[in-house]
Amino acid sequence: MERLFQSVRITINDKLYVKDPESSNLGKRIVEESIFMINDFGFESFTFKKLGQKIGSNESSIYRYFENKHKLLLYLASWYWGWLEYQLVFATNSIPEANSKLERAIEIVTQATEIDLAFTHINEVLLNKIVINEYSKSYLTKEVDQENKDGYFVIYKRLVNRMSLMINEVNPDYPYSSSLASTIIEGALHQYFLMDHFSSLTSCNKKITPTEYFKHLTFNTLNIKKNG
Amino acid sequence: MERLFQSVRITINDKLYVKDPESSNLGKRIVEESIFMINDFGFESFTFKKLGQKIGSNESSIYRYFENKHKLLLYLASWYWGWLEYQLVFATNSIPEANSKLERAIEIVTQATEIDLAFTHINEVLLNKIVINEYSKSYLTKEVDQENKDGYFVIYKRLVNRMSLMINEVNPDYPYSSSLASTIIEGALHQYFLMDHFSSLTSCNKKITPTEYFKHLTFNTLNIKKNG
DNA sequence: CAAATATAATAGTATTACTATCATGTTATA
DNA sequence: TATAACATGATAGTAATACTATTATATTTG
Repeated sequence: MERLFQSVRITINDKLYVKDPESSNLGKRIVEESIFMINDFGFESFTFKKLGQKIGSNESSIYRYFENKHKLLLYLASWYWGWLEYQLVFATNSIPEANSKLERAIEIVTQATEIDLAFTHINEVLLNKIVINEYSKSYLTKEVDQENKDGYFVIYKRLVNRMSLMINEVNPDYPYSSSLASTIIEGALHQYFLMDHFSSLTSCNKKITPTEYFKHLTFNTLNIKKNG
Repeated sequence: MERLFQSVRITINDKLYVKDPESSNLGKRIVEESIFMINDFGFESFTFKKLGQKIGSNESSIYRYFENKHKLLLYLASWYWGWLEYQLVFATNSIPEANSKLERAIEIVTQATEIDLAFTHINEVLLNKIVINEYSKSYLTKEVDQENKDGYFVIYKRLVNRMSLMINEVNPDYPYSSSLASTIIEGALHQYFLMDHFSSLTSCNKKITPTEYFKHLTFNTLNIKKNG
């Protein structure tokens, strides 16, 4: 990513943390190392105690940044979706034509993630893997309605809505734009998961990308002839 | 469901249980009550100890049927997918024409679940809710590859493959049949979840069903004109 | 230099997810 | 009907988890 973005910060609901992890070195290391650890061992095996040991800090110090690991996961996911949203807006903003705009948007949300050098303490490629493997767990809970009210999912919802609006621009008569938008975003995560673990359940592989599949799906559903 | 099915049994990988819960009264009550409890309190809060208390049995007795609650979830999910598969095969078997067959198949896997009186100790409606809210957690684990090798997901995979084959029959040139099949099945669960908790992210509601959305999506993607 | 603040160290608690052992009840069969 | 085999129940115990609380020690700031 370009130098321009240097000063961009992803703004996250401040109820998701006790103390802003961006405000100190320790906070950044908590975020940085938690991404590695959740990737390596999975969210279930990940604990604040182990994280403390790895970063040479104390369990109790981590609790001063995040109430619990569930909120840390929500924080990481919000960061990821905020980062994606930024890329989406930046990449599509200057495209006036609705079809091309939507096409670019589908690319952004379904493409394999690349490292963004603007955020040194966050590995976006690993964060994408966390989102693929763990994001569902953040909302498949009994507390989801309260947490939704508290705004823990606003960025994700905004992203889906942006996609939905672009779908509407392409075909204002299409009656399922919200469902199609959520299908693309959630479905892309799922297709990547299947590529890794259930290859017989997906048509995607090294040659056929989820992007290609979702572009075809979208533009055919909207009855638009594309050759992409 | 009809009397014919009385003798039908859903066959589940015997590695998923220590002792077949269908083989005793206690076993059936474990399955029956676990469905209620997981629904009421969510999978995270559900424990064998609490289940034991509820059914007037002992924690240690439950462990003689299931190694742990993860395997119980896999058992319940397998049962659900096996039950759906049975309905799918039964409902589509006699339809010779490919389009109508696929249409019926989409209805089966995306419709709201109804009670099946053939299985008295299993509440299919609640089980469907469990699958919507908890199924992802059964495969979003670090052990997924080993468990896949051990055949814990065979029924689910078979179901997706059946859908995929029906898609192929409708349009042999369509190159993404497996992805579309997995998108429909997983996507339907997701749309139902969104209807309950994130209504702004779905176009489905009391009037527009997930079935309608997925039929439209599928037949337009396959370039088949339908009015359904 | 004192006060405020951040971090570390240690201890403690309730709960979870089991395992192990032994007792009791039930059923099958000789 | 006696006895073995098996199913279930009761109790205890363990290591780990997910915290909370308290106190000590750095570090920063005014």
